[in-house]
Amino acid sequence: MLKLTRKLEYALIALRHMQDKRDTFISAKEIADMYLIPQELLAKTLQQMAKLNYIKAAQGPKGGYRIRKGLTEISLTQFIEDIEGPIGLVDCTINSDCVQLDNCNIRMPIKEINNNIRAIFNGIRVGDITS
Amino acid sequence: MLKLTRKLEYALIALRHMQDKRDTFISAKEIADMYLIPQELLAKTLQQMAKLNYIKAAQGPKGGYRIRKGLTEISLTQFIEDIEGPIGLVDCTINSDCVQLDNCNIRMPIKEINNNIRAIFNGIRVGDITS
DNA sequence: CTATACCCGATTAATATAGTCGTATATAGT
DNA sequence: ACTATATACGACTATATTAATCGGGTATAG
Repeated sequence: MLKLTRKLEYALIALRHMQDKRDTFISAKEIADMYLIPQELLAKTLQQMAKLNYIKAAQGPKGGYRIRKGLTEISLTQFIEDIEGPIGLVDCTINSDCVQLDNCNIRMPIKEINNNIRAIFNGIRVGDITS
Repeated sequence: MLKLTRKLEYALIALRHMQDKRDTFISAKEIADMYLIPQELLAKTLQQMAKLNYIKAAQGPKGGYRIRKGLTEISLTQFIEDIEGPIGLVDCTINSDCVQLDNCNIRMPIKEINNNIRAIFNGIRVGDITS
């Protein structure tokens, strides 16, 4: 409960690694081997980040991924939500298709806690983790 | 991701309800019916809370549960961890039996974020939600 | 004595996450 | 042009976690 997904972990680990070698393209395989991460899964995650313009991809031999400058300024909130969707302690703050919505007596307080959590993540930049 | 479990939601909903009627015993059935919660699951949760001394149980007809005074001063951290176990964004901060532990490059920053989240939950008392 | 309610372990169902596979495309090196 | 290496991507399967149910028990008010 209240855990980050592996995908997110892998993404951060990869970003940190790329940050250290920011001028060369690093292949998914290289990272997967180094950190004992399933290659295919990491590859998908990297592809997703490439789509999001977090990193730049290059195909072919000597290809791989390279971190984009400026990425490190992105907030963790945005990063997490780009990759995994909205952060919410409970579904009703996202969906509001809950049968007990009308009767529920704890929604507002939870919403506030959620805002506090978002505030924390807003205050942290990806660069704070990757460097 | 980063969601509370239903069990925890149900627990909070129930506590809030009991808080409003703190002098009478409320049955699991009554709460389950009112908030459209599966009765058996709620019952288990209430039993767990009774064991934890969060609430007092009474058997037999006219029985049920009654909130204990002072419960509302307990921090959300303690409440959540009593019911669901340790809060940790990643397993390595709890278990440390991860194969990639030695190579992992993001542990410390995540640990800090985790501390921030715990700090939020520490600053919130159960009573802030249930009243 | 019976209906109502808590107690509790075991089991099953549902969901979400994690991981794999197959196929296609791009490209550097030879 | 051919080959090896790499990304791109949808479909699929496996695993783990959470949610819910079931079947037995005990206590007690009326």
